[in-house]
Amino acid sequence: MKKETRQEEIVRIAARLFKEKGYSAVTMRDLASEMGIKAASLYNHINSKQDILDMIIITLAEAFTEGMKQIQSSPEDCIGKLKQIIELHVKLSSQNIYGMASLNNDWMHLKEKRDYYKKLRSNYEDDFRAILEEGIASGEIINQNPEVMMFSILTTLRSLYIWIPKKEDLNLMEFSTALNQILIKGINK
Amino acid sequence: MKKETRQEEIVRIAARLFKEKGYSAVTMRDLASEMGIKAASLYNHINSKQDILDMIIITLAEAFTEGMKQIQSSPEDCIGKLKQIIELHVKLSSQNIYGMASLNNDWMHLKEKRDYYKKLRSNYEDDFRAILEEGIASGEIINQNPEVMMFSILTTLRSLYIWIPKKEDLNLMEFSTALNQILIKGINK
DNA sequence: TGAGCAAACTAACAACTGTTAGTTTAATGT
DNA sequence: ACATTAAACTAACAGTTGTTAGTTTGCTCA
Repeated sequence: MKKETRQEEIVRIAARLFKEKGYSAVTMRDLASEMGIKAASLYNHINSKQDILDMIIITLAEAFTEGMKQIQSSPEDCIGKLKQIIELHVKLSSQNIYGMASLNNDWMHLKEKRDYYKKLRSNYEDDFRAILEEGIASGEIINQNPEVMMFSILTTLRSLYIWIPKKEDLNLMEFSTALNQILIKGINK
Repeated sequence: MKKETRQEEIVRIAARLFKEKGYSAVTMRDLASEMGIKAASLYNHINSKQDILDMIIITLAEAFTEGMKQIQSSPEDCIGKLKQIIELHVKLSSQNIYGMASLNNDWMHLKEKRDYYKKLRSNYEDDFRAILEEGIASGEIINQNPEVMMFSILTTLRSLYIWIPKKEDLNLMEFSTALNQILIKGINK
């Protein structure tokens, strides 16, 4: 486990502030103050405020893309793949609670990287939808609108970062299992 | 149908801009330009930028509170009440797509009204949770963690504003029914 | 016609924004 | 002991922010 660089520390603290107030409301002076230094000193380690946001969001978006690639190539059936997707979201969200907030709420403040991000996201959704459609075709899952199913599951998974920190005693594996039960099998007896 | 006041028009346009860029990133000059006037002129109709946000969020939060009160006093069983909750969210979200974005993403920029908003929200969640617990007790719904169930359903419902505008041909009643099926009964056969 | 008034305007403000240039500090390795 | 260097500092910039004060415009109705 190699030591965190000063730049990584800045990005980590920035992500926390971005989660609390949003990218636009966080000033470089806020960030510097949280680091215990002056705003100008930040620029010894990063190029711009924009760069910080880019790093937070793109790193995470690529991690989701990579995770989806692995799931696609797994031998599991559709329900099994959905379970893996849930586990992927629980894992990445719990490892990067603050970054997930930027990913969800501040992606529109990307500039050059914005189109790239949107491409990654829409590819991810296409892959997700394809898994559902495959499940419908094979009779594994109900013949409902796959768009609405994906919407329902994906918005829940994208909001995990809000809930995970509230449950300090949360067992991630148990949480993942409960989510799987609820999202796949529903809640009624 | 009485005509919209100039103030209501400003609040409506502001909500749209807040959805696109977030409260902090929208300037009074942006808003004025969208209204076709100068920034200073806005102040003939509103007291402050803060006031606009307050109006958008509190109006909606109170509408949800009111809706929940009605559902509580209905004679339906637990599953029936959940169905009504889904319909409430579909209705309020589709009527106020832009405001829902502020409610979800910009409530932290409230000032004096922030505690009031948080109170409304936590009361709403308490009422929601009580319905689920009642359903568990009566055996209507599965004996899973009610917190996780509520989280899953509520985050989906809170994100409706993202999806509704994408489906221009969306039939709200059909959408509501599909959501009900998926959230309550799950997606597997 | 002209008084009243809602709603626009211009001009300006003090504070705050991201960022730069140049300088000082303190620890490191030779 | 000294040169190097990472990382802090001070000072300043040009542009943007929400907002106020005072003025002008143009419609409504007596």
